[in-house]
Amino acid sequence: MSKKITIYTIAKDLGLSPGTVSKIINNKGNVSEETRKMALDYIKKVGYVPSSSARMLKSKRTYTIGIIFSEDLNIGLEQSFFSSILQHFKDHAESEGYDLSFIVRKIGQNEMSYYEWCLNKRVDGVYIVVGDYEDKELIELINSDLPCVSTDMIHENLYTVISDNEQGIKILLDFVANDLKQTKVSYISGPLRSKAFKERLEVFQTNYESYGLKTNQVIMAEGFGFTSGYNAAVKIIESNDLPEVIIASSDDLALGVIKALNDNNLSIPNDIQVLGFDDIAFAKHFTPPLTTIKQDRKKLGQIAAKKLIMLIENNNSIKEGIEKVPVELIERETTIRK
Amino acid sequence: MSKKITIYTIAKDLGLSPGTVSKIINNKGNVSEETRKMALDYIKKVGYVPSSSARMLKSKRTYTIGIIFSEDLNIGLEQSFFSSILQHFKDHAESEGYDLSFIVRKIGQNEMSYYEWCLNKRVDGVYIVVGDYEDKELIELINSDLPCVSTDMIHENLYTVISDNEQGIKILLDFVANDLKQTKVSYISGPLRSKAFKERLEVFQTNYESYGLKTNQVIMAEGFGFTSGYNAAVKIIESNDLPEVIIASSDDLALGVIKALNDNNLSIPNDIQVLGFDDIAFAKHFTPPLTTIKQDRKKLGQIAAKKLIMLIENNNSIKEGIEKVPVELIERETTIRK
DNA sequence: TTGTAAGCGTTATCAA
DNA sequence: TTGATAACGCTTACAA
Repeated sequence: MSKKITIYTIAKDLGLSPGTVSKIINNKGNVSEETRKMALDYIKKVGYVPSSSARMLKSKRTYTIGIIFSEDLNIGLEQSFFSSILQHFKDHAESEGYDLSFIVRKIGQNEMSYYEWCLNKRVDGVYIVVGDYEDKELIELINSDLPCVSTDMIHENLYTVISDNEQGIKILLDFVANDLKQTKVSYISGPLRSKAFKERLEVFQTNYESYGLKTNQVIMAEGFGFTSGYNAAVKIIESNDLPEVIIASSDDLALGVIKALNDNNLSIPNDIQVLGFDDIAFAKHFTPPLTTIKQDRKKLGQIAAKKLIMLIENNNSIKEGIEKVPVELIERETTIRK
Repeated sequence: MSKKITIYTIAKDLGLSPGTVSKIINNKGNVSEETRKMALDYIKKVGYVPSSSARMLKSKRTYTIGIIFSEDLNIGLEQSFFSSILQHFKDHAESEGYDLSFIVRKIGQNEMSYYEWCLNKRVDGVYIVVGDYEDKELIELINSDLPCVSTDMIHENLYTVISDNEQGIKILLDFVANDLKQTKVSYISGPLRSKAFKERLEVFQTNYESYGLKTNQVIMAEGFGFTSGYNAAVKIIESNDLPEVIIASSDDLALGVIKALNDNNLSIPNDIQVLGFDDIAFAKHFTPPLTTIKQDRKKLGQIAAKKLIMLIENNNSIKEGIEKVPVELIERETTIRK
């Protein structure tokens, strides 16, 4: 259509110099209010937008955030819990003018490490949605000078925004003891290489007694998903020592548990009550709908984005820390108050 | 750490000129095998990677694909079916050295149209995962000179890769007639502003009779999700004219149907049999597990990526067309052969 | 086969 | 307050 608009053409049209136009666009330096306003109006009128590549080349800022969504953990975009956090992160980051780009280990034909990729793409910061502690390259990246946040990993030199797992487990414990008025509980934990599962398990183990509860089993699920929950529940059933309540440390697990119980003609919540953690989308659609701890995914994503952008824009702010986001109990039909 | 590596420093180190180094990196022009090999080795050794911004600025190619994931349809990353296709698209695109970037309507403070965004970011092509036909801006984008593919929308000037809905519905019809040996079926359709739902409905309506089936109801669900399916099923139940089989035009809908039937003490598959379409992750975990048509999401994503990259790299290839990907029946427990 | 040099559209430093 | 001008790191004619 119309030919290319650059700060040059704008400068010419307005009788200014490119430098001045640049200052105006970036709200920098001293420009008279009058000139600034006129230029801004004109820019808006012609629909000019700065070339990001030129800007990037010159200023070393890309307004791009690199995303790591560890596929080694076999958690892709399909995993709805983290996808959802990412979605909220994206919403916030974009509203601040940042662009997201998935970090991979290759560009064109070249294999490279995460850090090299970031260097090459000149991302301004990195968001590690879920990360694998075993991944040396990831650790290299975290220890680099790039600002990093995560909604999963905890590590020095990394800012972490996570749900308050301690609060969540305690709410569950309190609910079981004081509302359900049950005492015999089994706990199914996801793999401990996930920090969240580790934390939840620890809180459970150090606190259940103080709520007057007894554990008859703590089972380690073999994986993160539905099937692992199913298998763990089968183990419990086969033990012939049924608990009154099963706490699963994630909804994926809990839904598998429900299915296993159903398949074995155990009635929920009459024979056994089930509690989950996360409040994934399907939790409320299952039969029966799952009582669980709701993580505030929106807040998780938003805070992570806000924090990362702060880290990027004020280099002075501390790079390390943990922010805990409150959780809440969602009571549905896998439990029954007494 | 080490200072910046550019083609200049490489050229100096190797006693070559920057131009030659550039040619080597891009496999262009005439360079002696010897020189090329030496330079390539050196480049690998020092871990040099070209600055994408400089390259973009000069060559007008960004190796970036813009993604539209229409949020007006209220389908975000959370919707697992499309997320999954996107994931496969991403895998393929990345293996070809392309980067994905979500298209939004604003950069920094500036609001802009999709097309302006693409112009600004200089994306090489656009992948419309799901699109809204009502969206004028989207149509503007499709009609532009940018290569576009979609796994949902059908439009001239757009290449579409979709599942073979006709085949899918016919498989269902055949299965109901010849394996289930039932005749009385109700059909629940999702909103027709989605092309896929429209197509499925049409195939159903023009073909069921030739399979010897009778429809007692065709219900339009009010939305895309679980709850819409639930409500549609409730309507069927309240009609007091129960079909033998319910075909839902998506799994989300079908799962809602199952839930409604369960809640009303109708036994599946004994009282009513249920069929879905998509094979979403939860379909197999539901009680009972859903018989459905599996869409080959991997292929869908891959082919879309492959096609878009072809469109980008050979401008001569035609920009328009529809590629249908075969589907298959996944028989589970919401149906029973007779 | 290799080198030279002119841009690409910005930003930033000075000078005016 | 504004205007020149030199980078930024690369590609690409064109010259050697």
